[in-house]
Amino acid sequence: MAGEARAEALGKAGQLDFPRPLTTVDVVIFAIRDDRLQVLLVQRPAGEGEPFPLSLALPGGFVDVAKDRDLAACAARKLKEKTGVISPYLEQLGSWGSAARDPRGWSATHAYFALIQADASALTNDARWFPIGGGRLKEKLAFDHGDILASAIQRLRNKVEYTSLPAFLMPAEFTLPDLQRVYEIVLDRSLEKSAFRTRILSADMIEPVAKMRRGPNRPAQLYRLKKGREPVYFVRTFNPPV
Amino acid sequence: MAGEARAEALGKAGQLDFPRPLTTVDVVIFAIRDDRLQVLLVQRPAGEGEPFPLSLALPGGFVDVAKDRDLAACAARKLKEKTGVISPYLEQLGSWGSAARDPRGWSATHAYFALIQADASALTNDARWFPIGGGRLKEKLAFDHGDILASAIQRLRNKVEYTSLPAFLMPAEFTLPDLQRVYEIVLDRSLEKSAFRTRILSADMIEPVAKMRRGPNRPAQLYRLKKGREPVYFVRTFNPPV
DNA sequence: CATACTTAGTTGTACAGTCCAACTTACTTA
DNA sequence: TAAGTAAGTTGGACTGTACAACTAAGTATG
Repeated sequence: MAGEARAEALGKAGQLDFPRPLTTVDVVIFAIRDDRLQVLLVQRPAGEGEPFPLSLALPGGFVDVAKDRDLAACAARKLKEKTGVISPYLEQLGSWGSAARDPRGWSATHAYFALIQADASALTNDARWFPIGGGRLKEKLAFDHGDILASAIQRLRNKVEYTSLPAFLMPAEFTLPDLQRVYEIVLDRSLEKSAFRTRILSADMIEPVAKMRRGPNRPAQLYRLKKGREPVYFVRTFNPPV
Repeated sequence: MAGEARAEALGKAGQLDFPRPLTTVDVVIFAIRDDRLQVLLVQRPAGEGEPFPLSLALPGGFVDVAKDRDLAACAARKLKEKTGVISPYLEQLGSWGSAARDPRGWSATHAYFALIQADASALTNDARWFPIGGGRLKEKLAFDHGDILASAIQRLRNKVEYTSLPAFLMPAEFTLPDLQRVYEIVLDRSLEKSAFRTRILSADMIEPVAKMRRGPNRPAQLYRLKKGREPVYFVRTFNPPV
């Protein structure tokens, strides 16, 4: 209990002048670009006393007790600052705190993950997209951001098995094969076409628009997300790979 | 990014002397007692300057940067202090942070939830079990602990639909109807017997012991958890109620 | 202008697992 | 011995996926 811990730490009731951990918020921002799942990273500054100078890191930083009403607002602010995106899918991922993760002292970060549509964003100069998977990215990140990123990918993959989360990675209008492709990119395995269609269409989450996508072959029906953008939860996962 | 936010807050590079939020850890501890899901709560102290004096609250308190290597260790310490239990199921639930949740200032708590077996615990004097559901508990809790508790219950119910989490609430040996009853208590609805048995037995998570539970009627096979106590994830939820 | 090619979308059969309900089994108690 | 109760099994209806073959609608090619 708070009172007790304070007494433990200090032996002085009614005061709060014991050491406090640093408090930060970091955001794992995903988008689909070039048919791959990509994550937005920034380069750390090189100033004196800066930990991990010039390393890649997740966008984030200290909570500003004057500016940020709460953690979600802080995460949304960081997302907006880096991408210009205002209202995407933003979910809390977890928190990481220890004595060792930041050389400046005991620190705890509150991690969020966001799904945005890459084309709808206007990046700041210091931010760049990096594809997931090929790049041996994990080891290159500052702090424990490699762990956080790995955790975000795992959470995303996991939820994609039984939710409509990929819909938030799509442009305003898309076809069912487009959507299936995004599922397959995130899951890194192919899905069965007819079962996929049955599932998505019976979930009542998208509606056809009066247009077709035309290409070098048979045109495809375009859809858009229905209003009320909460993700849909299915009662089954896609059957796992053999 | 950290360096930037610091500059924002301070305009003074290489220093960390801007205001830091309070950092706490709280633990939602669940157990089955008297055929009900119950949660462990403590009473807040009455000292001067104490917020929410004598209110009920989740066990928890400030991170002790000298004692706690990381957040999970801090949560495990609080769990141990209140219950004597050392190695239960302990999962991070999320974090809650805002300017308003604690009258002493901007604060963020890292919430964990634990599943333990009630009989295996030795409570401290200030801690008591409270049943979930009937008690209009939410409004009585200090801080935003009502929200945190509600969130923990939701997460637990949700996961029980497709995982073996209730196994961690069971004593060392139990019967399949015992386990089914715990699922039903948590989910607050009845499950179908044969489907339940098929699912649990084919999950390869429990093994029979060479004993039967005897009672006033047909004896039941006793089981225990298999080694390697990770929870099992099913590919389907129990079918939701009509 | 027919034919091949490609992708969109449908159909049908097999299969897995739940739901529902009836059934058998094994024990205690009257 | 019969009644009662909970453990555990069985079988048919139903839902949704897997797999595979099919039809549909367009472009490109000769």
